Amino acid sequence: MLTAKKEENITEWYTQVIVNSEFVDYSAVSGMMVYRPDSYFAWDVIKEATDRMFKEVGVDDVYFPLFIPERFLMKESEHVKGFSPEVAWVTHAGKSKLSERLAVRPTSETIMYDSFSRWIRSWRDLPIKFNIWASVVRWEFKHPTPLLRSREFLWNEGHSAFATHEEAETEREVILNIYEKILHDYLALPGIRGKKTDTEKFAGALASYSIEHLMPDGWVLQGPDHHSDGQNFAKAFDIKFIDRDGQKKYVFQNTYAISTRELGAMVLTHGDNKGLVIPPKLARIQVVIVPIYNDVKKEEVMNYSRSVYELLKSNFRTYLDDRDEYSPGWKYNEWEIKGIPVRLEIGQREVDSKSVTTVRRDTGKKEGAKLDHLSETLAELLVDIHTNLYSKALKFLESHTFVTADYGELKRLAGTGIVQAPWCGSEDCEAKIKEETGVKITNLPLDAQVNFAGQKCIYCGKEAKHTANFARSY
RNA sequence: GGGGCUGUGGGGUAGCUUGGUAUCCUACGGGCUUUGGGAGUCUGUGACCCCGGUCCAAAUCCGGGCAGCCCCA
Repeated sequence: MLTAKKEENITEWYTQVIVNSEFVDYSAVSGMMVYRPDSYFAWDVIKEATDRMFKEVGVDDVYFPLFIPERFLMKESEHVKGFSPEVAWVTHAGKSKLSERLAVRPTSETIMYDSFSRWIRSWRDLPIKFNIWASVVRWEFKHPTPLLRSREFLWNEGHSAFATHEEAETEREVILNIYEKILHDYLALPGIRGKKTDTEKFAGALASYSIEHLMPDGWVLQGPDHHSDGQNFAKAFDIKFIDRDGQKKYVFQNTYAISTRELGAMVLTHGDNKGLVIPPKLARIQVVIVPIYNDVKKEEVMNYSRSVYELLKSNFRTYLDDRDEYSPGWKYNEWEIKGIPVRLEIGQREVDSKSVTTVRRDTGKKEGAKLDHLSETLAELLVDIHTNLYSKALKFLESHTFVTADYGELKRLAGTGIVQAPWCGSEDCEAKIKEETGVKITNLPLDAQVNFAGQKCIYCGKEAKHTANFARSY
């Protein structure tokens, strides 16, 4: 049972919905959470689909150690600065102290690049396109929230090395396209692609690009990202190759990631006051059958329900809820809080008419469906649910994206959505705006509604170089 | 980073001011009964966040710790 309303108190609603639906749970370790079957299944689908697309573009999976020697982490100064406050350290093995502290990886650049420096010798070794599926630990001191800000989370870490800057730059589009496809096709989430500002970019990168999600409370959540690391790490880890011209050169590197945070975005975006709404492709159970019977008619209804289950089970992830101890109404509520996309109600009426009653989770709409082409009906229904979830989310994003060049207007709109405004590019203006309004630049959108370049910065009035997206950020 | 609030069976709570047998709902086990939107009934299991202090006596008062939540930056 949910007591909080999504539109009234979204943080309380979020906690209730993820825990009461048995999607995830808190654990005994502060800030660290448990993925229960439904959430892990959803992540697994995302992971498999992403991995397949990575492989299509020539990315190979590898695995590197969980622990990173302290001296590696210290090699790239910006990187150290960015991560050191949040690093968890292993200092002992049993009772004996280790000769060197080992970091629990907050990200794997340093341990991977130490290997890269030995593996890369000539231009023939390039490009290298590796990926690791792993968990990382960042000891957040800000309020941890399951899925959205956990001290351990699961992600992919793509790491590539190229001979030239130009070649490295072409990867960004490829990877962000893959991420966008995953968001669209699996999570039913729209996003805004853009470049991060220097203050917001990845520690050690030259440039970061991200896909940002707008949540129903008007705050923005950062999604997948791609970083151009240039030669910063190559220089710190001495990753050189002999080029065609015989010269020794440093490689150009990129990194990119999508994480379990997306599941948090999915919950916040699609969920309602009845519970989770899981997009069909991510649902561990896509179709649940609830038989409705009384003592006299039980066998007939159950037999019919079983035959429907047999009919569907090879095409859909189907579950027959034959628990005798719960009433149908109780079951409806249970499957609704868990966000199962489609429920089939089967009672005497359905048996008599050789049909089922379908109930879709996203709209609650009930319809009759004949048995002869039930699989086709359900396949269409699942696609329709997915499409509906995406278009609702897109509509929200579009109706909460504002354009203004007026600072008073920005202040007034702060926290209600995304505000596109002209920005001169100075960190000072960026910081002042954040201080005065609470919104920061989530990214510089690649397809802004209005191109403000050449106009006046919304804060200082000097010439604007960019159109920036301002929003409250998770 | 700053301020505030709260920790009681699995979940939600009453009790705390004024120290003395811990309340109710829900969930869970068993029985009967019921089944088209969270049924009913009988019965059972199960809790005072941790450490220390005050006291004849601490869920209650005091100190510290840990955890969760809210607001501000």
